[in-house]
Amino acid sequence: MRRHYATIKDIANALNISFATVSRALRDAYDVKAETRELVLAKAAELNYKPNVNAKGLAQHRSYNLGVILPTITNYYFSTVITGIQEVAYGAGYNLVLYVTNDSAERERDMIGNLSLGSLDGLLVCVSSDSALSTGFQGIIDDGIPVVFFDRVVEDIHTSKVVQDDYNGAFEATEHLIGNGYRNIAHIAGPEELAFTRNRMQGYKDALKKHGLPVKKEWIVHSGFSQAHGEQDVARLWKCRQKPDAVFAVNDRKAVGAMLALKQLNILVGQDFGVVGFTNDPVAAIISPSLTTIAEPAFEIGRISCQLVLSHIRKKKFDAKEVVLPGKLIVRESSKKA
Amino acid sequence: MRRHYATIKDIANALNISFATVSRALRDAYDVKAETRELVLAKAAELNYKPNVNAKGLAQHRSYNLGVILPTITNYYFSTVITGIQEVAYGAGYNLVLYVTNDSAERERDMIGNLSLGSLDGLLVCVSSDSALSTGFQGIIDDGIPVVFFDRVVEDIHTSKVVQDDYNGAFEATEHLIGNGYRNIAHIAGPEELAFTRNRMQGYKDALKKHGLPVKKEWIVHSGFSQAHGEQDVARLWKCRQKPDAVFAVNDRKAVGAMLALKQLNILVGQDFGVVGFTNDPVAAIISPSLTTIAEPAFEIGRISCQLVLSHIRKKKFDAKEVVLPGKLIVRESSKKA
DNA sequence: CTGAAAGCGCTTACAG
DNA sequence: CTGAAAGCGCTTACAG
Repeated sequence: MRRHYATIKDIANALNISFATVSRALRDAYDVKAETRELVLAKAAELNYKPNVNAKGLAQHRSYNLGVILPTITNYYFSTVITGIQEVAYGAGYNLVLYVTNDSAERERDMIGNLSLGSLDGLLVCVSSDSALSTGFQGIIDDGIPVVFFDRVVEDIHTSKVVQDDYNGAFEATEHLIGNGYRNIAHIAGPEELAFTRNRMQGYKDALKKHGLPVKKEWIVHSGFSQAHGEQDVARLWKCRQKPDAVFAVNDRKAVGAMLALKQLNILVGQDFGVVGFTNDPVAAIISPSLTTIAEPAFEIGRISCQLVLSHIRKKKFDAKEVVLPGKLIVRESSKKA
Repeated sequence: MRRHYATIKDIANALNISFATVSRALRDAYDVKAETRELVLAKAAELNYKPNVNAKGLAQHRSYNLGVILPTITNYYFSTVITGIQEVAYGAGYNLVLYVTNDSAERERDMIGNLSLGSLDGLLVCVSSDSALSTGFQGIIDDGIPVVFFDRVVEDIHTSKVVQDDYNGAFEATEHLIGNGYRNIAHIAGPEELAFTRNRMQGYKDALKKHGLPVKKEWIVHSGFSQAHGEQDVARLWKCRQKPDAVFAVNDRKAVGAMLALKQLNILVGQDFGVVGFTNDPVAAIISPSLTTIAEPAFEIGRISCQLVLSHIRKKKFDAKEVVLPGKLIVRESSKKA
C-alpha cells in the first residue's frame, strides 16, 4: 500500500501553527520568526518532508520541468551535453523531460506540436538536421517560455544560444593540416542548412585562403552526420578528377567513416593522407591511426545552456545571450605526414 | 508575457456545459453521451487544450514522473537503454527524471535519500558498482512505489528485473574462443559484488569446464568497467607465471583497453591472442582488429523495463517478473587465430 | 448521462 | 510575525 508522505499540514499540526506559516518558513523568502523557522525545519527533517512538486507547481504556475529536445542521445556529444544539463537541473530541483527527435524534422514538428507547454518552464533545444523551417519555436518564446538553443541553433530566432567555436575550431583544424604539409584538403561537411555546418565550412575555407590554397567546390561534400555518410563522402571525393590528400570532417563520426573507407582504398591515413575530425569522441583515441580532432566542450555546453534557461525563467526579463565556447586541437596520428 | 493556456473551464464555457463533464469526456472512461464527447473533443482540439500535468497529478495522486537511476549516460549501452525507456515513457505520457550516480555508491545513496517519492510514480534503476548494501530500495518498494531493476540488479530484493542473458552470453563467448583454438583463456571481470559480473564469470568457467580446460584463479582479474581498467588488468595478467593466450572481457570497454595494452606489448590480437568482449558498442566495429563480442539488446532492455514499471503502476497488484533477453555473438577479427 | 461540490498539497495576497 | 481564505486545474464520489 502506498504510504502517506508527510505534508505541510502534518508539520503544522505537530507544531500547532498554521500551515501557511509552515509554507513560509520552508522557503525563507518571508518574514518568519527565526525560532518558528527552526522548529519547522527541524520537524520537516524529522518527518522527512519533501514538497509535493505537483502542488507546488500548480500553485506557483510552474512545473519545475525543463524540456530537452535533441536529435539523439546515443552518441558521445549529446550524452555528455545531457549530463551537463542534468547536473545543473538536479541541483536546482528541476526535472528533465527528454524529447528525442531521431534527427527527423517531421518527428520534431510533431513533438513540438504536442508539447504540454503549460507543464514546461523552459526548453533546451538542438534542432534536427533538416528543420531549417523551424517554425514553432518562435511561438513558444512568444508564449513566454524561455528557449535556449545549443549546438544546432536557429539563426533567425532571437534567444539565447550556446555553441562551441565552430569557425575557429575548423580554421585551426585546417591550418593544422596545412602546417603538416597537406595541400589538397577536402571538407566532408554536414547538411548545408545548419548554421554550425556553415561556420565550420567557413573556417575551413578561410584557412585555405589565408595560406593561398584554392577552395575547390568539388572538394566540399555535404551529407548527414553518420559514420556511413563519412564513408559515402569519400567515395564521392574519389570520383573527382584530382583527388585530395587530406580531409577535414565536420565531426568525428564522419571522420571515422572516412578513415574506414580510405582503408578499403589502401590509402595510408597519417602518411599519404591526413584526416582531422571535430568532437573528440572517445573513439578518436581508439581508432588506428588515432584521430586528430577538435575537442568540443560538450559538458560545459550542457551546463551553461541549463544555467541560461534557469536564469531566464527566474528573471522573466529575457535578455538573450550568445555563448561561444572554445574548442581545442588534439593532435594525434591521423594528421601526420610520412 | 506568459499566455494563458486553455483549461477545462474554457472548454466548458465555450460549450455551456459543466467542466466535470468536460473532464469526463476527455478521458473516455466514463459514460458520456457520444455527441457531447465529440463536441468536447472538437473544442479541445480547436483551443489546443493540453491537460495540466500538475493538476492532473495532484488530483490523481500521481505525478506522471518516472525516476531513472543509473551510473552514467555517456556510454553506448546506457544511452541506448535510456532511448528505449524514453520511447515507451513518451508514448504513455510519462516524464523521465534522470539521476546520474557517476557509479558512486555514496552519491547513489544521497540521491535516493533525497528522492521526492511523493512525486515519482515508479523507479527504473541500475545500481552503482559498489552498492552491494543497496538499502533504500526495499523501503521504496514498501512505500508502494514500483521499482524495476535493469542490467545491474539487486538480487536480494524481490521486484521486477530485466537483464541480458549474461550467463549464456559469456558461455558462448568463451566457447567461441575455445572453438577457434585458444586454450589459455583469461577473464577480465567486473566488480565481484555485482550479480551480472558473477553470472558472466560463471558462464566463462562453465565453458572452460565443459571443454576440459582448467579454471585458473590467477587468470580471473576483477576491477572496474572502464577502458583504463582493461589496460590495468592486462598488466596484471602479464605478471602471471603462465600467460594466457586469450581473454574474455566482461564488457567492450575493458576489451578495448586490453587490446590497447596488448598492442603496447606487441601482441598480435586476432592471431597470437584472442579477445572477446560484451556489449557490441559501435567502437567494436571500428577498432582494429575489430572486436568479437556479444551484442546486448540494450534498447529492448530499456523498453521492457519501462513497460514493466508502467504495468506495475497501473495494476497496483505487484507481481514481479524477471526478464532475461538473449544476446548474440558477433564474430569479428579479434578472435581469429593465425 | 450530467451537475454541484469537495479535495489533492501547496502559495500568496489580505488582514491583523 | 502569523492566520484565515481563496485559488491553482484537475478528478471523482455523490446525487439526480
